[in-house]
Amino acid sequence: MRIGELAQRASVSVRALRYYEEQGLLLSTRSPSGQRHYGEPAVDRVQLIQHLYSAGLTSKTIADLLPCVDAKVSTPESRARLTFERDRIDAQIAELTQARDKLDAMIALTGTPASGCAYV
Amino acid sequence: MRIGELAQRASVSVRALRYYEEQGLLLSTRSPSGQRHYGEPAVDRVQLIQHLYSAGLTSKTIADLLPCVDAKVSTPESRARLTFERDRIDAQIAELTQARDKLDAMIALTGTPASGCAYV
DNA sequence: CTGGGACCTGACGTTGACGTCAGGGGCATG
DNA sequence: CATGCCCCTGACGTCAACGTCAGGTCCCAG
Repeated sequence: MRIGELAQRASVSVRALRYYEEQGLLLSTRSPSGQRHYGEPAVDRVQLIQHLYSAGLTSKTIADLLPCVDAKVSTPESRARLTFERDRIDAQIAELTQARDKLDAMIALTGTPASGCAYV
Repeated sequence: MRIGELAQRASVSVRALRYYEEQGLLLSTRSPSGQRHYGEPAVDRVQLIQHLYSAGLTSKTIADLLPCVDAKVSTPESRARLTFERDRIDAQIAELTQARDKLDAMIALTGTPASGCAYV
């Protein structure tokens, strides 16, 4: 498929896909005229990339780790890195949970009619 | 206390505190020569601001919501906003949890060469 | 009174993941 | 062969939360 279709199917922009390729995260075969073509697995790969981005990994980190996943091999460094990122995400989840509780407290504080609520 | 001490006690940079004031998140009294002075509650307030930032709220959102918390008063809009942000954080936690599980799978896939390698 | 921290106000620099625009080609359809 | 849509490569713009630098002020100890 061409880049437009992949973009639609993976719910990302065409620009993002070109950026992923620029960062070494996504490969494409080129037609003689230079147009990018992708196979079916590209859809899943893009979604994996999106997941890792939304988990707060940078392009460089993803670029370092994806080849290990592709090759299904790991070095001590890549394992340490994966574990490090996993722990970072755990910490971030904890932080978000705490922030959510703070927000709940704010909602309770400002939102209960008993504690003085100004309806407009 | 002056800005340097507040920065230390709240574990943020001096620049960040000036930025918070610029964004309307943090007030200060000024000495005749223009230096900022803060009371004890400023420490907690800065930490609350930090929590909200780390939860992904923007300066503008925080600026909109903090006065409601200060006044312990809410409008239907502010409650909707608080609830919206709370739900957004919940979704983000779910996303992070999913990403963490993906990372765990990657660790399992690449990290145990002895066990069979499943295809993704 | 003199040195040296801590502080002040601009104002430009940084980083990451793209958005967007300019200028030009590819290709199927009428 | 023209038209309309998709594609290409640069390359500059964006946004947020600060970092950093320049040039000047404040204040306390010695």
